[in-house]
Amino acid sequence: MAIKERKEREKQDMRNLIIDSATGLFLKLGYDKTSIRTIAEDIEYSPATIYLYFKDKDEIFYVIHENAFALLDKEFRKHDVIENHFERLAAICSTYINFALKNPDYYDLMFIMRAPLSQIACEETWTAGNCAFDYLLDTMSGCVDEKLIKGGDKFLLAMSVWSFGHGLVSLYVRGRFDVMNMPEDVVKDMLDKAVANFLNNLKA
Amino acid sequence: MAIKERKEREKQDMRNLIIDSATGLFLKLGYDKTSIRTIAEDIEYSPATIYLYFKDKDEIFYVIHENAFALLDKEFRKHDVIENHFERLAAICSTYINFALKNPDYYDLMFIMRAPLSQIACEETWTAGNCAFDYLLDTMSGCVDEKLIKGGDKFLLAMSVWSFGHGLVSLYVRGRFDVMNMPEDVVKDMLDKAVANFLNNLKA
DNA sequence: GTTTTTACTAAACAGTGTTCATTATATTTA
DNA sequence: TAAATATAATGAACACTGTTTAGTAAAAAC
Repeated sequence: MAIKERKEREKQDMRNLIIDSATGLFLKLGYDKTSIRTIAEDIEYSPATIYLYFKDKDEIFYVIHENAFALLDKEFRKHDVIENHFERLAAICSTYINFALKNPDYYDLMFIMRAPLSQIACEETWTAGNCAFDYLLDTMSGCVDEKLIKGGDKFLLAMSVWSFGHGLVSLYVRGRFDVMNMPEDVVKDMLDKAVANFLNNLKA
Repeated sequence: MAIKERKEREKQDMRNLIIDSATGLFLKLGYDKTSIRTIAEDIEYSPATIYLYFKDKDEIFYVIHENAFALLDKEFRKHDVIENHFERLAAICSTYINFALKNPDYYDLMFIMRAPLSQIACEETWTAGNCAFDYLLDTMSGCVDEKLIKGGDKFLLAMSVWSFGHGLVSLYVRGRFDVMNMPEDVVKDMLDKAVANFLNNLKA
């Protein structure tokens, strides 16, 4: 009976090996250049072997996508110590922006790319993403309850904050600002200023 | 000498033929399934011929991307008749959101995809995009001058409005809302409500 | 020790963007 | 008008991609 367990363990090890390799290649070379064949060569297995552990490329990137969300969520929860909910909201925003700027490839996978979506559709619930969003939602709930903020629909408010942050960084990450006549550092400065203004306008 | 002009005309006709075909296929089948070979088959030419008129696939989609911006810009300028700048700003936002929902593929190409960016980098200025953004900037300028709005940095304000709108529709278009426990129609409703709230909070 | 199951892979399929030598056509020159 | 030149178009290939399948080698079960 112990053999079955060992086999299960080996199967998981192989999955981890693939994910680790894929993650490394993805962060180094980007999504497009991280092909099944590149991963296979990296782990010194045949490309076909990968399909014994993952149903397709999307599933691999779904796992990476989940790990990235866990990372973001972890950074979010560090703000548990901030008791004032509005201040915590501001901290969450700041963390979100910085996460995107520091990990543009992860951010892409989490919020922009279509790749992991097909897999998300297969799962009953989008655990990873909901977890991080729930933290924003809880914080927003605190803001609303304590009347620190204008408006009473915490869902709408959370969606708005998320959208604003996402709009800023996704336009930035996908180069829609540098294509205009705005210098790099000015734009980066504006990200913070924009968020500060946005939150200030939200204040009750 | 007239032959040279006719040749030039024929060259332009061929370019238009390719762009028209590519645009139709793109709107019908999406970006990925619009391959050079698909376009070639559609216009009844060999795939290699396309490379006599466009340097690569990106250049084709850059032209489509430019046309899409001209379309959005045209819709924007319809609001010239609205004299109150804040009301015009609201109209621009509404038009932006509706454009994205009606033309998700165009929107993708304009604000999310990387495909046309390599070409944008080649051009001196991003004419198409700047034109539409300038209209927002001018309207915002009016709002600031007439003190209809909080804050004085029109550039920061325009960037904020754009980012907020983009955040909402890009999360929507790329399926980041329907992946959560939010029903489709509720989300669509929230888009309008969110913009309304956002603009309201901006009011002086 | 034989049979069965599992793990793996070479090779192929169908597709992609792109390049290049070659052919067919049109224009210019003698 | 006939030969020479310039232009336009293409078939075939290159180097990739994700994915499937038939076949082989090793491990486990009997």
